[in-house]
Amino acid sequence: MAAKQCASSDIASVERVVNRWIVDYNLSLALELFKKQQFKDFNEVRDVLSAVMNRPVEATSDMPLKIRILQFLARINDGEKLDLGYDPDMPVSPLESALLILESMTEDFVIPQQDCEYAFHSLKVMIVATFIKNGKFDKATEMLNKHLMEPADRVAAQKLIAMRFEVEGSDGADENDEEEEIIPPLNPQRDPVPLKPCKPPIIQRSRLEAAYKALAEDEKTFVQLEQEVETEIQDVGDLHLELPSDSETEQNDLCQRKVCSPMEASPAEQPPQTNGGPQVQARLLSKQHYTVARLVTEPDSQFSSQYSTALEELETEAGTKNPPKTQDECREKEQQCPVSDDETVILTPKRPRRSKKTAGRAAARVVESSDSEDNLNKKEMREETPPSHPNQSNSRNSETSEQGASGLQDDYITPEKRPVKRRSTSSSRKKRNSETSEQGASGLQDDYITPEKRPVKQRSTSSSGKKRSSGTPKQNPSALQEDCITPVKRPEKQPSTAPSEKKSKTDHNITPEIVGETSVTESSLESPPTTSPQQSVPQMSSTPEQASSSTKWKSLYKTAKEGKVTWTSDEVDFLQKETRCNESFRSNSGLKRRWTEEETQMLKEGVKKFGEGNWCKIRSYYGFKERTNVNLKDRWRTMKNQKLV
DNA sequence: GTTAGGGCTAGCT
DNA sequence: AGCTAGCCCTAAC
Repeated sequence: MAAKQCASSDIASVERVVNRWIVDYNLSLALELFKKQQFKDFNEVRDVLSAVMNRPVEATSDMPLKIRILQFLARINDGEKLDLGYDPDMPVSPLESALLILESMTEDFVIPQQDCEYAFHSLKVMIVATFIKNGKFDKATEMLNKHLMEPADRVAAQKLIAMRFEVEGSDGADENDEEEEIIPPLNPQRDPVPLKPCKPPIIQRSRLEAAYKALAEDEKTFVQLEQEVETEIQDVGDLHLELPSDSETEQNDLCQRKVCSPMEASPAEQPPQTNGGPQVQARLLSKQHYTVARLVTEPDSQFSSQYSTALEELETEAGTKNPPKTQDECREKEQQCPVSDDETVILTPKRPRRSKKTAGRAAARVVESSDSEDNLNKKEMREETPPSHPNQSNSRNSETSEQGASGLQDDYITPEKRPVKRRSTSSSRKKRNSETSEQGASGLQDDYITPEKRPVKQRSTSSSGKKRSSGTPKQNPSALQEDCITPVKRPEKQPSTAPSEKKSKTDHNITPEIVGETSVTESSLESPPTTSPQQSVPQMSSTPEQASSSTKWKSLYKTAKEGKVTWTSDEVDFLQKETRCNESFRSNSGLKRRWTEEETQMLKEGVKKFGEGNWCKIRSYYGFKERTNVNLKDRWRTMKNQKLV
């Protein structure tokens, strides 16, 4: 009898360990798939996790964070499906739910503040955008005021409105801007930031822009927000928010810009001749097909500074040659080519240039600090940081080798119990993390990862009955019950995985995705550095560090492109390091950066759009923050030499 | 301030 | 040694 019990105990132990492996693997896989934007696969892996975690799973210290991340991503993935609910008690949208999870993650785990802030803001913006997109303007307003309109924004908004008031008072007769005509005069003293504007879409748009300008100085995501807002508003037939047509004058754009941006109302504002901000943003957005999930995974969204800078700079010039596009145009671009032929600007005639060579330039070459732009180029590239750092949770949970991966109780997400920040609950969760040594990975209740269609309030599957009862020791650590992970309402179509895009993004820029796609296995990653000689790459350079890096990089990439490599750990590390450095290498005069395929593509598009020679515009429009105009010109020259163009 | 075009140089072949 | 990519420099605008 005792032997039987012992045997079953062994089986249970084995199962828990194996299940833990499976969960670990699938969690990693899910993250990877999400990163690769393979959302259909992501959902499938989520299903697998759901099934596995219904079984006993040995928990590890970092499992709570991993599961929390999966929950977070699942909600992001379902972010646009407002009819999905993760919490039967509180009808929050998936993105709101994600926000709550993010809050809890920041409380329970050590996550870099910068990442947190970025994720928070992106999420908040997307919440508002999603509500607007779905016509839930009241909700959008509520979210906007709740999440985005910080006191600073309100001040900025007040300035904006005050300025609008002045503009209307002084220049009102001259204005024929469509938007200005329909925006009712606002009394800045009475209602600087009206909660219930007479024309909600207009006010929301202003607020969005205000919030964007004030908060998201580096937010590319707001570009999408703008596009979605404008598209949606037009879709619902609100003519008031139509963008100015191509025939509208630059003065109209000027007026529009003057009154829309709170930052422009601030002392350190942009030059008054700015225009085209939202339109430019819309065009920027149209360059890629975004999904909510992409906003989280896109490298560009992580490395976020490009487009906002482009916006700031473009405001000075973009609208002159490129009047705002209509929504249809934007949609067309979004669907296909980011730059259509009809919007290509007629090339300006080249100025006649001298043909003589520069004389005495060597003597004139003085040791002079380059301009600020060049200095900027020499700044270290910011590292792309992952949304979270699972290992960082170890410090808090390290003592619980058998502890549950949980700490994610069903109540921690419900707004009733966490009205605003729910900081009070964090300690209890931490305590649970450390105390539930036998609890396993559970604690992730049904409504955490899996949304349900709102009308369906009760779980229909058996898993609802599988909720871990507190009375079952060694209870199933799974927090990811089957219906918890699997949405009740499955997405009918998954966002495009865009494999070609991934593929095209490789020439000079080996991304982590590529590393992941090229047979990087755990074993390879964990293998000792003594790799097989045939996999090593010959070092050909005489300069030990940089040159060898460059050589090795090229060799590795060439081999990788042929798809016949098994990466060794040092190679992977090397590639990751190279990626982090953005393919920089030292020159005698500073840091040189290889042009990535993405940059090259943008340059091509820019030349197509603005014409060769308009490097400043191209740079601004595409946010070549780390490239000077001359860099663009030189690259274009190189491309022409290569007959790439 | 921006652009064109020549020059320079590290790295590669 | 020759080639190339990326950057620098300067005149022209």
